[in-house]
Amino acid sequence: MNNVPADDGAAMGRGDSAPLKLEQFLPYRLNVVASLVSQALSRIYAERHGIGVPEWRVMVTLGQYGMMTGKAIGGHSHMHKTKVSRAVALLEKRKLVTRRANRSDLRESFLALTPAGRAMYDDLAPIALDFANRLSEVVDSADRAAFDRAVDRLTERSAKLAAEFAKGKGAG
Amino acid sequence: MNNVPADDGAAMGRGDSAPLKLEQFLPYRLNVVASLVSQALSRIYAERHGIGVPEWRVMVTLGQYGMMTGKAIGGHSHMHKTKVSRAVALLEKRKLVTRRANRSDLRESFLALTPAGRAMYDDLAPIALDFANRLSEVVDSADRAAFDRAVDRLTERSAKLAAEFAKGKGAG
DNA sequence: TGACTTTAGTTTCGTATGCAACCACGTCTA
DNA sequence: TAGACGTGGTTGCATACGAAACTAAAGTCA
Repeated sequence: MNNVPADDGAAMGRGDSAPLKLEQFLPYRLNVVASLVSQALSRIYAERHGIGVPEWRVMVTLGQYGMMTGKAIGGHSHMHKTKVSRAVALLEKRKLVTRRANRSDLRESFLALTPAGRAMYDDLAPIALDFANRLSEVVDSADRAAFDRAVDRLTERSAKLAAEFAKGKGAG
Repeated sequence: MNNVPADDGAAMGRGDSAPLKLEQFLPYRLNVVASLVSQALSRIYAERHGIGVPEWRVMVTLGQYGMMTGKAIGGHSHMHKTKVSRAVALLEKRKLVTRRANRSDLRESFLALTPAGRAMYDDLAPIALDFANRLSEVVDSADRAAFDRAVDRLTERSAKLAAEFAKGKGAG
């Protein structure tokens, strides 16, 4: 299960003089911490309820907003529409989510948690919050606000960068 | 290309009263920022040299350490051994990396950048550093140290959590 | 009204991924 | 020296992913 061995230090040669050190490189560090956190958390809901990250995000989004379209879920949870589509399809099959047609726009439909889905959400939400809190605890309380700000700024900026490239196809 | 539309706010109902708000949930936020940053950066080296994240990490690791085994690369770059194996195979095919047998342990071999690989590394490294610096600039300089500390703590802690589950298979 | 365009959502298809099995080699112990 | 066990690395397999094509339904404009 993503079983990455610890660095046994078997590298030879320099590494101190190199200007680009992977372990200090921001994009890399972000990826590592995000994937470790995600892995630890997702194991919880995978074990308890057999769902994955996309399904989890749909559940949380619906738990938070009560009812919304697939498009809105995607926008809110930062997921590609195909991911949303498949996650919703799975949750529907498990009777955790229902689909209700929007009679004034038949392209979309309103999605919401079923009672079973709500029960699952009510089981998971506190556990997830607790997980996040325990995690945050390791960050010095004096650092937390700064950390939050930093994540927000980085998200903003990187979203802009990613979008620019997407539009200009690299020539912008 | 991971074309996630912006949130158009088409959700209906509450969301303010819910105790678990996705957009404030740490694991989610980390995933979003990490994937945006990774996306923005990887587009650079994908366009310039047609490689992906795993190949990039192998290149950087070898660029930094000069020569190491696949196992060491995996440990250092936090990649699964199959990912390393495939990335190295691809880089070898492109003559960016060479493999030299370890005569005292024939299971492993020493990997290193070829001159072409080194040239590519020398092209990419400054660009990547510049990218990371520009990114970091948006973080208030007073917040940077705190942010760095926080990422380190979170990495530490989540690595422990992920490892615990992996060992105890959830029953620990 | 009837073409043209846009949009929500699904499906298809090629690729990436990670686990498990495997292979070749090493190590440890008898 | 032989067998058991461990390790670095590759491969087979099933799954997850996203881009692009597609479907059906709106919107737009003449």
